[in-house]
Amino acid sequence: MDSGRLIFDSSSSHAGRMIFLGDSAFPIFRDARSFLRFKNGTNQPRPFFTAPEDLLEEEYYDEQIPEKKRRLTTEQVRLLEKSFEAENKLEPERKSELAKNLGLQPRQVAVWFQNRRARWKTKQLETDFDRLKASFDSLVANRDSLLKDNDRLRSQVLSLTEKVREKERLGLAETGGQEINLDFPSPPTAAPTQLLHRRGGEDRLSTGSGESAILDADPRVPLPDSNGESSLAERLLFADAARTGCGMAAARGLLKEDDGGGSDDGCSYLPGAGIFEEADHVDSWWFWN
DNA sequence: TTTGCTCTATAGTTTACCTCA
DNA sequence: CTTGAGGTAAACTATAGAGCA
Repeated sequence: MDSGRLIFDSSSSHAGRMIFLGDSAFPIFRDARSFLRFKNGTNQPRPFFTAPEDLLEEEYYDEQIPEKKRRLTTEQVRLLEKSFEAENKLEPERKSELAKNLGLQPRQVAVWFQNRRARWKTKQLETDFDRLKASFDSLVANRDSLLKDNDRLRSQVLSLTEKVREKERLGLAETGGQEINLDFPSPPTAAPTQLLHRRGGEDRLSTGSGESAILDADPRVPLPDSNGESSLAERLLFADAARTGCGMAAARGLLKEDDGGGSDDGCSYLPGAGIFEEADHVDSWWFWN
């Protein structure tokens, strides 16, 4: 800032800093008051609020410095705060009234309210941010918990599927193809309806026990043949294929021995790679619906 | 309906002052 | 004691919208 012949820099102090213009050197002052202190050789900090006995000196400063910024007194601020609390917008009448009561210019009152609203808004934003962050953190924790639950249930499904296949192999060998009664445990925590996809209220494929979360899930899965020839494992695979929308052809192939090419939608139907190993797909459909 | 004026709002910036290391 | 950095309040600028003649 260049004020006439004087150079001010509010971020600086006069001591030790000079600006060189041609052959002349000029000190840089932080503000006008720094200059006056420098000029008078009294580089002492001045108290912010002036005592009455210092008034003459204060008037001297007022004369020397046309524009000055004065902090509002605590009483002025208290009354302004009180008024702001009642209403943060300022009608012309109230502005004049306040200015008169506080010994301020109406413009000062208006500016104070403008700045006060800005401060209030900043504070409000901070508060809102904290609240939203707490809410977000809570949701993340909840999501993590659900993911863990899903992982555990998924492992359980894999294990049960293996058991089904094993028992089926043994059972078919011993019973000559008759369906055997499997002992499915109840799902440990989450209700099946939360984890499985249902359409309509009616279960069209059921183990009869009503306890199988896996088989009671999807109405698109066809009922077994009347003679009960479709095995439990096949029905499991079919049910999953129907849910994922992936591998229906393969599942049908498994049941009906048709072409079974496994060419739809890039899904893998390799015998050794079960439907459950389509991890991403399964996660996004089976476990999240 | 359009235009110009006034007032007030917000957002962003500058200035002056204070505190503290 | 002095200095500089950083924080904050007061004041300013630019811009936009509402109300009114």
